[in-house]
Amino acid sequence: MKIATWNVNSLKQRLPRVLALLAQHRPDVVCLQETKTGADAFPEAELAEAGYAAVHYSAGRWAGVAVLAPVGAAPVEVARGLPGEVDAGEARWVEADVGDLRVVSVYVPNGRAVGTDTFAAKLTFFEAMADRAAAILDERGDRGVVLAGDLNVMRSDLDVYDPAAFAGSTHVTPEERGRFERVLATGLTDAYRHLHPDEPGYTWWDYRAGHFHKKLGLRIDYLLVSPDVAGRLTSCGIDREYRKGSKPSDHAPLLAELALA
DNA sequence: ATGCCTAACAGAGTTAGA
Repeated sequence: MKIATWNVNSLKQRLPRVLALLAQHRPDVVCLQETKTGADAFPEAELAEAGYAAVHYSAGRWAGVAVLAPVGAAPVEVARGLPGEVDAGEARWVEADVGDLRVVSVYVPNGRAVGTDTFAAKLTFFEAMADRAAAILDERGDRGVVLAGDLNVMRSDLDVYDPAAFAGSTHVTPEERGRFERVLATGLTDAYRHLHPDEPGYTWWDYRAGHFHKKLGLRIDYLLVSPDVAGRLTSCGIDREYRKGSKPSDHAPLLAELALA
């Protein structure tokens, strides 16, 4: 089975590219972030025409997360909002069941600048995420869990095109990285890094100054998987084609394939 | 060429992204 996660930076603007992804990869699960759509404007009909059903948490112009799956195995909403986050109304967390899999689509706050209130809220979000991940894994036992999305943190300097330039800025601080490691320590595996220990695996490139073609990227999007799912991973990679061409997102989709359980 | 930022809201310029 195939699982994808993609920060689309507006589902409205990205709908043609999303439909292309669905047609090309026919994923069994898709986690979307930054849909930036109001609940009433979510393109359910267009997705249904492509054979996909959605569970989404939409809050208007910012953030917004969704889980898509084929209509024959439609996602079932479990929860929206992350217990303990500073503002659960921002639409950064949604949980759904897809078949035997528990799926979370998450968009961690950017944090803007170290020392700000939004940075503190980002740290709180990571702490709440670790608590919730631990609870889900405990509840689920051997049944699979996938926590996917834009985590807005570079796990190590391998994930940064110019670590020296990022020294002291958000996304690389010990506070953020330490909290991310605590999320992983609940029992989740960083799927891309697990299969590709030495490749950067960038998922985001600044729109400005031709960063994409200069290969100046960051790895901020992740597929985190429970132990049973980690054991079934057969591939994990970034489809860079979706960062090219007409009206791309600034993120490329991250995809993984699993052997059947 | 993979290419020099994009999107929402508004109706210009601000806010946000990372």
